[in-house]
Amino acid sequence: MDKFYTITELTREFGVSTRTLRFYEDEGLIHPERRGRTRLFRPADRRLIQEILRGRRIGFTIAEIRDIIRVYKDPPGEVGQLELLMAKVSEKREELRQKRRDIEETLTELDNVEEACLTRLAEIGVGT
Amino acid sequence: MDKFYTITELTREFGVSTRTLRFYEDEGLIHPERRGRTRLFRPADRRLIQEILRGRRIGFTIAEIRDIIRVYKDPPGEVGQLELLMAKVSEKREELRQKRRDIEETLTELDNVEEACLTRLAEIGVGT
DNA sequence: CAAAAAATTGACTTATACGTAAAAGTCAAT
DNA sequence: ATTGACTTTTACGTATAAGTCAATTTTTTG
Repeated sequence: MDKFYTITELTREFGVSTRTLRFYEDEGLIHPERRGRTRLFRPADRRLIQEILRGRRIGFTIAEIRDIIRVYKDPPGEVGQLELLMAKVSEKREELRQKRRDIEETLTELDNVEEACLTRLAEIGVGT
Repeated sequence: MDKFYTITELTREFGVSTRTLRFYEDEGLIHPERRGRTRLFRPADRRLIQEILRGRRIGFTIAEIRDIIRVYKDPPGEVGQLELLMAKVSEKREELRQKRRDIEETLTELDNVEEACLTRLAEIGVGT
């Protein structure tokens, strides 16, 4: 085994550019190995990229994504740091719940838009 | 009645700056009345702002928000336009559903982070 | 009605998250 | 040894969505 991915394999899989993945490396989110100067992405890197993109889709900034990743690799040792982190987590959770509500409401609204379109289409159809 | 709001009332209510609301006007999202040069926001404007901010929270661009708003004011009259719009609506709906899944997963992940923090705190507490 | 407070405009600046171009380097296959 | 596909670095560019600042009105209040 010891499977690895090239950068373009991953860009194709995830629909992002090479620039994006290199940018994530510059930002310290991923640390692919090197063979010479070429990046080798391991499955672990791949999973990390999935997480990063998920965070991106819901609107987290790079800094926020970095924070979340850091917790997994290296959970803080100081009580103060831990408490700070937990406060941040609570805050993020509230934010996400708000976002979920926003999405529910907007989905309903999209249903209305669609219905309005259908009604309009029917009107036009009848008129001709 | 005929209630209206000043710009600062609304900035306070929604936690945005006056510049932001003026920016939304420049972008054609809202059209508050004027008394002289001063903007008068009607309840309808207020509701519109709520919608705009909701769209913003879930990551819609100004252009997308403008599109959605336009549908309500002035639903397209041509069949082609209507079909295009419905395609867009479907696309947005899929996007929002993906986002909702992302949020669910991230909420679960935040639970894990929190638990890890509590475990770590307990360890530290026991050790001292 | 004068002073203070609030609102307006325009120009400029900022942060985020990449895009793009240039100029080489890498590597497998022919 | 060359081709072609891919990858690298560096550096500057760009779009979005406002924020900041300064100079003026405008409105409100004592």
